[in-house]
Amino acid sequence: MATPKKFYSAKNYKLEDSIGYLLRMLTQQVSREVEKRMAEHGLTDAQWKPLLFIRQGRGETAADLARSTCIDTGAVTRMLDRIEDKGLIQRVRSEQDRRVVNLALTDEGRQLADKVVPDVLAGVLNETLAGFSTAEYEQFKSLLQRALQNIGKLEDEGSAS
Amino acid sequence: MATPKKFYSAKNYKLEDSIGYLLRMLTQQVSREVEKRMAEHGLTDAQWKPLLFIRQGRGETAADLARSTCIDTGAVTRMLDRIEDKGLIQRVRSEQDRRVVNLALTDEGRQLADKVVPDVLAGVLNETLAGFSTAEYEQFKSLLQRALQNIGKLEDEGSAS
DNA sequence: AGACAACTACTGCCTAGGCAGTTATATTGC
DNA sequence: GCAATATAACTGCCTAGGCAGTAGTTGTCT
Repeated sequence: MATPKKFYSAKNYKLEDSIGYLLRMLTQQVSREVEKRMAEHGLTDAQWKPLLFIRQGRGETAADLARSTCIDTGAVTRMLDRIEDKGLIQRVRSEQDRRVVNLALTDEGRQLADKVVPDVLAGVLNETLAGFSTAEYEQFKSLLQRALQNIGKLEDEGSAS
Repeated sequence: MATPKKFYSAKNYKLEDSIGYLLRMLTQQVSREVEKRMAEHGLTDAQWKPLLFIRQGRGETAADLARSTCIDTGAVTRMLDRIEDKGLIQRVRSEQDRRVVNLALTDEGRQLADKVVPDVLAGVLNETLAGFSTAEYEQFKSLLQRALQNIGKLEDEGSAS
């Protein structure tokens, strides 16, 4: 593969007009806005994730959830502790495989996952994309996906040594 | 201001094709790649930030740095503790204003800020943007900037109550 | 059957950021 | 000049994720 076009060089690297800077800032601001709105419902920005994933069947167990969300299994264990304390999930030891603990939403957890979480996320995203045409929206998605694919390939190469 | 076009609705919110999801994933992956490459030089993904900002005159003091990077002043204090322990910066109490502590890079810190950091960041970004045309690159930046402006306005409204 | 590998949940220990204070210093307003 | 206010750095206490290691359980291979 030929060396790709170089948008940045180490010599004159300026933070302000770097894609990385914009990307970080945007993610940070969106997170903060979500955090603020979730707080009214007793949730943090990080806690809606497990709820939604469990609800969608992509987090049957802790290990499953860790894989789905790309989060460390240790971090997942502690996150589940916190949202279990809040009464949003229940842990049930599996009978088939006594290593695994099956995750289930409580009524309150399911309500949050079904109503509050999608509402807040959709709201923040719509406001973030205010003034975007449908074409611009699609292109934005496409550019993000392509960048994600590029960085994903790096991961693969790194692990395949 | 009329209600903007709605790209998402709470009813049928799907994680996978959400801009928010893509944004988070991309930022996460880029961070991890940067983290991996910085590690060879004894730095973490978070630690290059203060070095670069101090070098560029946007972090003369801790408070200054906190404002520039949009990071909590408490977090900045502790971050400075860590990179001071590594011998990358020095803290010098100001004579003019005895509240403030002026920040200065050590030789090692300056070397990292001047060579290693820009090199790694430019490298990761170039590979992330592999295959992008100049037009696509510019549009990507423009879309990110517009989204950032939208979310910034929300912040302002929230605080001006 | 028994050794071994693989997997699950979990536990320390680390970095990292947010929020609510505290103390010392500087600025202001009267 | 002095009290009120603002600011700088810092400190607990919280959430949160990464890495390395542990105990218990399951599957595999001979």
